[in-house]
Amino acid sequence: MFGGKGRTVELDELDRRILRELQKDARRTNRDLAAEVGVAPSTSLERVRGLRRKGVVRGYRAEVDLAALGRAVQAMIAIRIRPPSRRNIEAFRAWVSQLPETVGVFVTSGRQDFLVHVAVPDTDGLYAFVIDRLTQRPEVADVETSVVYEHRRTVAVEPVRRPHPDR
Amino acid sequence: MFGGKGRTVELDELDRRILRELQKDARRTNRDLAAEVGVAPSTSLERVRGLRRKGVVRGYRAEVDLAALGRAVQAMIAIRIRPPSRRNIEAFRAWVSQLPETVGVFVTSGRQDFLVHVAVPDTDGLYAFVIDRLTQRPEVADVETSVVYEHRRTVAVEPVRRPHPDR
DNA sequence: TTTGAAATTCATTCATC
DNA sequence: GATGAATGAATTTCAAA
Repeated sequence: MFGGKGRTVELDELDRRILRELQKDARRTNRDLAAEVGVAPSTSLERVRGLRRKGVVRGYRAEVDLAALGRAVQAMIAIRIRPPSRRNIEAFRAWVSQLPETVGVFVTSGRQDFLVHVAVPDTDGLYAFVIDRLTQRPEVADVETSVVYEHRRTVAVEPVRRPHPDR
Repeated sequence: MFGGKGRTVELDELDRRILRELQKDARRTNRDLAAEVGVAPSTSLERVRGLRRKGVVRGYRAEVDLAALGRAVQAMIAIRIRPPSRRNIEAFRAWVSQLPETVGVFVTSGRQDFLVHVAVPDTDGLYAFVIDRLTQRPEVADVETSVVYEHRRTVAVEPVRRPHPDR
């Protein structure tokens, strides 16, 4: 497998520290990063490239403030698709993913088939999304809206702790 | 308000294009960015700083592949807190946010009080999270687990379109 | 793999527009 | 506000260990 979505990648302590720093601030200079983790800049550069090549790091993204973009109201919308055929699921996913209100899409098991995370200017915008946009789709059988009061993402996801590193 | 979580920030076309690029790749060189959007490097540098200063850009993060970190199984766990007092909500939020399995937390209205996004090695890890960890907390009244088959985040969130930009 | 030093590219400042 | 030229920093390469 080549850098795509693959299996678990073994990371040593240096990789893990670098990964932690890049999740906190992806734009730290390589010099700073090297100083922080205690290696030469050329070494940290090589490790960062390795993390990217192995697919551990998928990319570097600016995190935006949704309220600053005029999207102060967030919601998670649980959606049930009937029938939940591959055709219907894939069509809905493609459609909902590219709506401007959508900021994230979870395809799930359970009560709903989708959890759609949206960000809109106000509650009117939310209501309009639900009753104007979603109801356009015949495969949408049920919708349940939860307003998101707060959303926090984990700053730095850690690799799972292995009891005995192989070798 | 100073850069914190504030009101909508007015952005012109140049800001919007820069914001789009930084969401796609936060580590493009300023020179590249400037060339892409058609201005001098000193200009794009000034704009990028402005976006940061105004709080539109909250930071720059490396996006990791959860499966590569040994966390191939994701779930969204809907949790109901009883009684849903401020004390209980805040205590639970603080506790769940710092668990290693947690990658995101939504505080919501609706059927549940929390949607907790977790990433674990396998279904055993998921089951253990639910029956060992969550049930430790007396305020957790109900739990409903949805396995996440797929999670896609919107690449670049756009500012809401204003009909008539104020001057 | 890691390193330090050389070579190259980039960020940043600031006088000018 | 935007620009470009000058300067100071950083990235990147690579031969050596």
